[in-house]
Amino acid sequence: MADTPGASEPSLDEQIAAYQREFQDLDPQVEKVVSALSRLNRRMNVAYGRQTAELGISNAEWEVLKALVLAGAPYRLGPGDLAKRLGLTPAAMTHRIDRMVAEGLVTRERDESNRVRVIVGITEEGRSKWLEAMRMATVFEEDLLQDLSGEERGRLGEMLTRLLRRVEDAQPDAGGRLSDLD
Amino acid sequence: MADTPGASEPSLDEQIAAYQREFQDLDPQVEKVVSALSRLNRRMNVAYGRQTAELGISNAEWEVLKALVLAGAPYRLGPGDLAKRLGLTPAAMTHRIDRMVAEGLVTRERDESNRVRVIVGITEEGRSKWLEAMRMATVFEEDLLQDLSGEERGRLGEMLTRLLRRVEDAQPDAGGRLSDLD
DNA sequence: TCTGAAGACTTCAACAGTAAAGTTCGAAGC
DNA sequence: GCTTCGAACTTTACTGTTGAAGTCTTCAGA
Repeated sequence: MADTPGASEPSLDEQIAAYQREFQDLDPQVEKVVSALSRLNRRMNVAYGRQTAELGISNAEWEVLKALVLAGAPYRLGPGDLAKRLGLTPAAMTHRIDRMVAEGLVTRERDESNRVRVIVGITEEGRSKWLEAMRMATVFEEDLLQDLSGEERGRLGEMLTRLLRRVEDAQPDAGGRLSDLD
Repeated sequence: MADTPGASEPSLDEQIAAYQREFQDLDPQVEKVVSALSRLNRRMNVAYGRQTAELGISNAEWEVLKALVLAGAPYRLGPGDLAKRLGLTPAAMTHRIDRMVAEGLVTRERDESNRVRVIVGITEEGRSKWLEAMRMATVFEEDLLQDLSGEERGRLGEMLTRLLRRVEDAQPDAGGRLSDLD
C-alpha cells in the first residue's frame, strides 16, 4: 500500500499513524489537535484567497483593509502601526501600501503635525471591497461551523482562547515575523 | 481611548468588539472561533520558527523533512509528490530542494527505471535535524495544551477534525497554493 | 541656535514563491 | 520504428518579503 507514486497529501488519520510509527514519544491526542489546527488554517486561507481574488484583491490587501476598519473612525493608521498589527516588517508595509495606493484602495499622506509620520487611510473603494469580502467571509465561516451546535461553538471558542492566552503569555512580543508560515 | 499612536495588535476581545461595531451581521461566537484559530496558528508558526532556527534550518525545510519521514521507509519521494503534500508549486519545490541538497539535508537522484523522474531522499543529517525538531516541537505542543484536561483535548481534537472534514469536502482539490497565508 | 541622538519611514540587495514556457523522456498508435 | 502526445521536472521572469543601510524630521541638551 501507499505505493502509488502520485500519492497526494495523506489524510489526518494516516498522518497521525505515520507519526506513531516514526516517533513513538508522541501523544496522538496532542498531535491530532495540532495537525488539525494547521490544516484547517491552510484550507481557510485558500478559501479566503478565492473569495478575495473574486474582488480583485489579495488576502494580504484584505488584511490591511481589515486593520484600518477595525481601528475605528477615522480609519487611519501609520505604516509602522499597521506593520505591527499585521506582523510584517516596515519595509514590507511600505511596498504593500505602494501597491494599494496605486490600486486606489488606500491613501497615503504626511502627518502635518509631525512631518516624519505618514498616515494611511482607506478609500471609498477600499471600504466597499472590505465590506464585500466580509460578507463572503461570514457566509463561509458560518458554513464551516455548520456541524457544531451553539453550545459546541462556545466550548470550542473558549478552549481556543485558552490556548491562545497560553502562547501569548509565553510569547508577549508582537508575534514576530510572518516569514515562517506553512 | 485607543488614541495611542504606537498601539500594537488589539487583543482578541477588542477585535471582536470592533467587528461588532463595524459590521453588525456578524455572529461573535463564530468570529471568536475563526479569529482564535488564525492567531493561534500564527503564534505556533513563530514558535516553531524559533526552534528550527536553533537547528540552522527553516520551517519550510522542516516541512520537507517531515514529509519524507512520514512517507515511511525508504523515505524517498519525487518532487512532484512532495509539492502536492506541501501545497507548493513544482517550481518552488525544485528551488527548495536545490537549497536543501546544498545544505546536505536531502539527496536528489534520477530514477534509473524512469529517467524523467527524480527521487529525493533524506540524509543522515536531515534525519537527525528532523528528530531534534520533533523533540522540541512536542515539548512546545505539550506545554500549549497544558491547561486542557485529557477529556477536553479529546473533545477539541474531535471538533477540529469535524471542521476539517467540512472544508476538505467542500474543497477536495489538493488544497491550492500557499501564496495567500496570513 | 546648534548639534547629536532617536524615531519613522524608505530604499536597496538578496531570497523565496508563482506562472508560464521549455526540456526531456516514456508510451501509445500508426 | 517513427511520431506524437503527455508526464515530470526545470528554467525564466516577475512579485512580494526580509534585513540592513539610508534619509529626513523632531527633540533634548550645550
